[in-house]
Amino acid sequence: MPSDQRPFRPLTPSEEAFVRELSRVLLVLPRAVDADLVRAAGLPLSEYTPLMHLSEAPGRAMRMSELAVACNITLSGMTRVVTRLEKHGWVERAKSAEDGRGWNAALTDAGLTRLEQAWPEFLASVRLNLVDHFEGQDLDRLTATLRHVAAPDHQPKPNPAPDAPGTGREAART
Amino acid sequence: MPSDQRPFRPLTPSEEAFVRELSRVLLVLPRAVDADLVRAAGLPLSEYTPLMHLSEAPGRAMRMSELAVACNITLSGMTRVVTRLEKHGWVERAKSAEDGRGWNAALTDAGLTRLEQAWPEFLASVRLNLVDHFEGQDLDRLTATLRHVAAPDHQPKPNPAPDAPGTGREAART
DNA sequence: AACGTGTACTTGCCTCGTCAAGTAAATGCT
DNA sequence: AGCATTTACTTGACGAGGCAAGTACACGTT
Repeated sequence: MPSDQRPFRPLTPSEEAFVRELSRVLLVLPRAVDADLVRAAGLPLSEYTPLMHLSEAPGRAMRMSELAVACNITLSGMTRVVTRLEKHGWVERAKSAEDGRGWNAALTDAGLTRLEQAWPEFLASVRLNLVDHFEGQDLDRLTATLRHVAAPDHQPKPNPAPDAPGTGREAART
Repeated sequence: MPSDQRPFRPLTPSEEAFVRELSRVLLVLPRAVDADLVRAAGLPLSEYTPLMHLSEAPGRAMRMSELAVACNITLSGMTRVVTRLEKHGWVERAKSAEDGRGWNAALTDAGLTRLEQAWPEFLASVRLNLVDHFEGQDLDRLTATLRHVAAPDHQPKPNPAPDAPGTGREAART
């Protein structure tokens, strides 16, 4: 599988600058918003997000797997987050009625209150750190573009390490 | 400190969609690129990035703290990454000549070779997952905007949790 | 020269989230 | 019906990286 066969265009300077700047945002923005949220509302972003999705769901409840997809983390990750939320009393687990394997995570009143407390702080942080800088730009177009970024069907090659010697991460898994 | 005092504008639908889509990209894009890089070149993104910066530095060497800033992680995080890289033989540590407290991380020949192997794969992944979707858009303008996002001086409020009960993360630190 | 203060890095501890394996329930095949 | 396969979720083991505390050196003051 000759990997030189594909069209090989190095990044232009503009593209390169864009990639580097976005990399920074990728790392720094979540930390900034999380820090704001923790400081001002005592709620980390990793917990705010599922509460938010639950509050919007019909019956304020969602299946674990739906919630995981909505929050873009794995199901196993969501198990742990919900365990935390349950411990706080903000969420309750209930066996799904129509599928005995499934569980619903349901937002409690306490959870909703907590979310409503945190919401203005979240909003302020997102405005300050992100949204307000895009004043006057075509957000809809940008959003449409972002929808294609790292889209779920862009990794159609399950071949394991063609030319790489076993020096990488997988070697540590012996 | 009345937090209701600041201008309270909820997000418009466009803004909201943008925030959600970007949140997804924030989580998914690094995982996608990392997975590509690991699969195709056996090198995680967290190691590729410092190698890249080192290769561009004069003398192929940088101070630990410079490197940490360049990679947007903490100095302590960089200590661990460089330890890994040193174990692979791709980087060497050398005491700084002009400052006895400082250390230089220097890219070895093996490290450079590894980086050059991985570079086309990185490039391909970044194109496929990100850059090529922005065809025809004003990348320079976007980059300029991104530079303001989560900028280092947007957190001018070191007041600890005004109205939040100690239910949050900090309470676990007793 | 001696000492306090600041800086560069490392280390211990912790949290988060992933993967792989395990469990339990649903579904399909015969 | 009985059994293999798939699906939904949980759990164990682990890696990554953050914060706070520790160490070692530099620097300014006296």
